[in-house]
Amino acid sequence: MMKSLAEQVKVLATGALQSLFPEANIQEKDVLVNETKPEFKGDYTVVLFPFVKALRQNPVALGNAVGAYLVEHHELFTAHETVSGFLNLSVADDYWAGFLKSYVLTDALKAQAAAQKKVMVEYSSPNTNKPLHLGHLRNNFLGIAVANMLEAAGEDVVKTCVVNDRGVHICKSMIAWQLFGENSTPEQAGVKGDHFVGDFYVKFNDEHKRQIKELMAGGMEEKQAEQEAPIMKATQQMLVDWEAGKPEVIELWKKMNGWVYEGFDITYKAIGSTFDKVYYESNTYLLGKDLVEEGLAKGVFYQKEDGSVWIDLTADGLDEKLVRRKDGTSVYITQDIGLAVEKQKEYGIDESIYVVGDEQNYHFKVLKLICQKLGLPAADGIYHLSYGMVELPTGKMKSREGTVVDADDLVAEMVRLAQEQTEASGKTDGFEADELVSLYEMIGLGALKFYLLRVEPKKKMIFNPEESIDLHGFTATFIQYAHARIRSVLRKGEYTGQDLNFSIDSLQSEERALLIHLEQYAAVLQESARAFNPGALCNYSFKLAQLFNTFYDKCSIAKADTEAQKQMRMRMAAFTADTLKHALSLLGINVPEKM
RNA sequence: GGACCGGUAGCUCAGCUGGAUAGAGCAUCAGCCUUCUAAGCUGAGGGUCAUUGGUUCGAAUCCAAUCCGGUUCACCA
Repeated sequence: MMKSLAEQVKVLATGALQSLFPEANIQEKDVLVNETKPEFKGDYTVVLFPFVKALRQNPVALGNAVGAYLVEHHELFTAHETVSGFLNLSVADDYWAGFLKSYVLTDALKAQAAAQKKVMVEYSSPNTNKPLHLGHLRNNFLGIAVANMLEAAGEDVVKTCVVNDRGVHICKSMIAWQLFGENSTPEQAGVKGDHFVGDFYVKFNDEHKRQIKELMAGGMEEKQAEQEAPIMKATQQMLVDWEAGKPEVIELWKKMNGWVYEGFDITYKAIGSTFDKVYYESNTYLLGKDLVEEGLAKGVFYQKEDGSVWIDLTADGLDEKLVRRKDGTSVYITQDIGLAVEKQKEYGIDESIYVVGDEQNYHFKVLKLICQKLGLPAADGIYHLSYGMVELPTGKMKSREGTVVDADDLVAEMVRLAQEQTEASGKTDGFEADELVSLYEMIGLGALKFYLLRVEPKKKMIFNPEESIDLHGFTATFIQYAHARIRSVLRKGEYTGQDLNFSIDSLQSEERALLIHLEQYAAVLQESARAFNPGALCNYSFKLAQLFNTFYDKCSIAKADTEAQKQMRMRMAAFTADTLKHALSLLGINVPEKM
């Protein structure tokens, strides 16, 4: 099995320490290896401070001894230099020659891959009463990226989506359509289905508010007015009718949800969300009832005098939690437990990742605990990938104040701005019309995805429209541009990937820096996937593009000193392009051949 | 009040299980296109890493306390 270079250095350094100090019992885990800081000579650094005391050695003397041993015994190293307790090692050019000649991206990924597990990633999970907004975009992009990364890291991934298609909020838009819809359809209105339905949800709230005001003017308390408003009463009745399966209600429900799905399909297609399995809450909301009985039998749950069923989680630092109402109906958490079991039954998953906002941290803590206490299979594999809210520079998005950023609008706007900026830069020559369309999509959508993915998931983030449309600096565009430039150079250089007739005499510092970073890709990907953190991949990709740009500026490929050097540089460039393309594809971002 | 999360440059963010003089991008300023795509490159300024104490050879990172901001603790989903 091929190890990353850093791993190899670690293994060899440990071996050297063990050989020199057999009595000290030094283990690999005790040895820290870092990339050498640019201001020092060397590629990788072994930190020796931890051993200085135990070995009773002067740090510099220790470094020199270990360094000399490594250079003498291993061809991998050509030089060493110790600065205080840091042993800086230089990696042999031969290593890089071998790397360039034999490196295969997919093999490197395979070599790093962990034992395959079956992992389900649940994300997106919309309500069918309103269209997707900016917050959903962060969710979708995270879900797509994490699923891709896990798959690339060797896991067997199932992507799923749980659609909240029932409940009182769905009935609200249905009632509003009955009252104000005049039998209209999205087609007639010329509005996308999900927006069409969402508009009626808004209408419900407007009318509800109006009726409350009216009732309060008649002397009623606000709380009571909310319940007593005729439109709310009708909604409650509709929910009862829905649960009873009343045909005309079911028919209306199906019709309106159908409109929403048509709308969602368009959005999902645009942003690249796909699912292997979709669960509908209308099918799953009754799940988990039998588990309540099971929990009672096992003594995990207990019943109060009124018949309601609870679990006591105070010993785990949480509260008492209701799992079944006194009237026998189940609550939110119950169906989630049921669905967790259902997923496990259907797919035999080892891990279940839930991409859900951090306002549900408590809920998922409870869910996992209950599943564990019930002894359900794969309960330990439940993981809540919690992400922070997306806020605007002006503060939180509030539907009441109309500051919610609509997903469709935003995507369209980003693509439009990509077009505007591309045209302004005068780089549209030599493109077919349809090529330009896909280029604008790549740039606009890529910028948006990168912008939302570059922040660590658990942190809340600020969406600054001004900044998000900037196509310079730490952006997907920067990386796409680097990729396009490389492809262009390779086309001109007629790179085939076949000419391996080069050796490496001396590498420029820019070449070494690029190679070192390139080599780290598989390890970075593995670590990012393990941490469910696409942001780490954003950082890596940007750094790689940055290193390439410097290399590109300092080391001409077309005007290389020799043909061999030209071939070598083209190969480095090609690996860079492949790696950038691969990394961005995991983030759900495409790269152009030219731009 | 309890639990959890965040607080790093003017702004947005990196900083892995503690390691060298804390890094990017944006913004500001100064350079670089008769030479492979300038959506690029080079350089400059900009920091009491919220505060205080502790652990140690070494702390932005670990521990404790405090201050600020957020989320949550529904017989809602």
